[in-house]
Amino acid sequence: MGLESASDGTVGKALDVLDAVAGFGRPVRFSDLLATSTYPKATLYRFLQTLTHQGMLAYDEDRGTYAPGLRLVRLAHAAWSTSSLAPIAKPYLDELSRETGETIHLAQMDMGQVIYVDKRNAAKRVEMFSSAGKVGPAYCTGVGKAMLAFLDASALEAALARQSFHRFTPETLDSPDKLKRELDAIRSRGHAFDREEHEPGIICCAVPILSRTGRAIGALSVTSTTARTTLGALEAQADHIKDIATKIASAAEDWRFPERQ
Amino acid sequence: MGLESASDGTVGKALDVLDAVAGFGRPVRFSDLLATSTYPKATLYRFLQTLTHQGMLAYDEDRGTYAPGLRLVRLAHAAWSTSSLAPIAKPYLDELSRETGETIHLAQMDMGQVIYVDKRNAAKRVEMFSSAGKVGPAYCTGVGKAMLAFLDASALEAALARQSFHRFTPETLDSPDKLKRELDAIRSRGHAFDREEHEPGIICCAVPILSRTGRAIGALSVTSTTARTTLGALEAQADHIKDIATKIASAAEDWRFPERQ
DNA sequence: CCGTTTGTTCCATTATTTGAAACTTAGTCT
DNA sequence: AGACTAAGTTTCAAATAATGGAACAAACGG
Repeated sequence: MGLESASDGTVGKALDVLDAVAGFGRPVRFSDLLATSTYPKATLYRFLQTLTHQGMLAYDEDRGTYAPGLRLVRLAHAAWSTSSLAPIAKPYLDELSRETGETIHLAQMDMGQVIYVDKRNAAKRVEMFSSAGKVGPAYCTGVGKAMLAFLDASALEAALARQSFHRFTPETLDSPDKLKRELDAIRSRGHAFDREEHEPGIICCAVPILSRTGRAIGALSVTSTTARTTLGALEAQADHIKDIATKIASAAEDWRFPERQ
Repeated sequence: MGLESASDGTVGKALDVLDAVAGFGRPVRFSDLLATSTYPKATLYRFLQTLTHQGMLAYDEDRGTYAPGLRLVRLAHAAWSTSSLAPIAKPYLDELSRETGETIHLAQMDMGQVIYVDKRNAAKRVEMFSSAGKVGPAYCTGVGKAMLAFLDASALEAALARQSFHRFTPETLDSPDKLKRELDAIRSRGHAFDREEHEPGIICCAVPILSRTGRAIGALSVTSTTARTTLGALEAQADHIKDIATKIASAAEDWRFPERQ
């Protein structure tokens, strides 16, 4: 990992390093990074210095470790409130949550991966970043497949190239071909299922949030467990979820930021 | 704005541009940025291209606007869960929230600014990023002053240089000198107040979260309104808040990430 | 249809990044 | 202690990438 896109100059490389640090999910030492990095020692070292000095990374002097820095949290707040669907979709998620009583996910796609931008939990309430910002695979989640099915050709190809097709459960679709057939079905049906493809016992029904031009700008899902319900029962709600998705879509298209003062 | 730290090369400049976009708080056109930027047209243009290609910015084709991208949300999730106090402090915030029934803030300092990393609201519950990641001024908030008072000399100087001393209310401390005297008082008292310095009617009592070496690694506050309570009543809780802050501090110092598999 | 604003591309000059190797600690073993 | 090893930091000439003035294109407005 780390050889993502060393194509746009120094900045791209530095961001690669940032991703590498974030990818560990824990504070890392210089040598940990060096071992997985394609960059030579001195180069990696300089990037870490720069990123740390910029607040994108935080360096723990006592432990000699790097971790993603708080400047990212600040920037993400701006990203979340400006370019995610979450602020717009909030009232609709609340509504859907009240009606179904199930777990609701609002997701968007970034670099072929699913990013959960908001969530309503069946039992306990929201848990901040522990849900927003979380990423998941696209090829084996309801929201992921719903979005893939309504991507344009080039975006789909780019996204497919980034799928790992790791087999999480016996149900996981583990090849591009199987997935493509599934996407055809989703496209004609208008909604996607997760048939325990990511986690055993977890099922969901997801619908894309479509722009006026028919492209997926996000997805909305109702998730439950095989212990509590069935796919059929979830599908019975599909039309209603679609209605809400449509409302979110048009709210998003109508939305204009206040003109400059 | 934007001339923050064009000192570590191309990467620093690119991140400056990223900050500039985020700073607008709404999608911006190229010309909006150009007007506030110190960089020439072509240079700015290339940075925007690079950042967009990297997913740090999102470009809206229809409207021709740039906004912070979702990749930031993904990275911030890593930052929040790895280097913020929030995951560690969570149970303690819950406790304090239950006991006081008031609004609780958990904050950290970044580049002389306060970043709220978690929150418990008196009335309604947490609202995701709308609280986490939010930034505020240090010189006129309880948490900000509590942290400033327990920064080491060089960090304090750097932080002071970044304060705007804008006068939000008649109570706002509007000069470094007034602030320094206040910080002395806070240091000897062990806790800070917000005497309607940021928003009229809003008061709080804040305590620093101190590392073993006595440096502030964060701050914790209980906020209320002049309509509901008084500074005196809030101060009565100061010792208890300090206890909780101490618990969070030691939990943070004991915390070790699981060793590499 | 022409002037204007806004956004995009070119390319020779200039400044920055690059990375092998040397160096400095800090840690371990005998 | 002393010799060996691993981890992190600095150096510097060569290689590469960034710079920005100016020319170009596209969209707009009357």
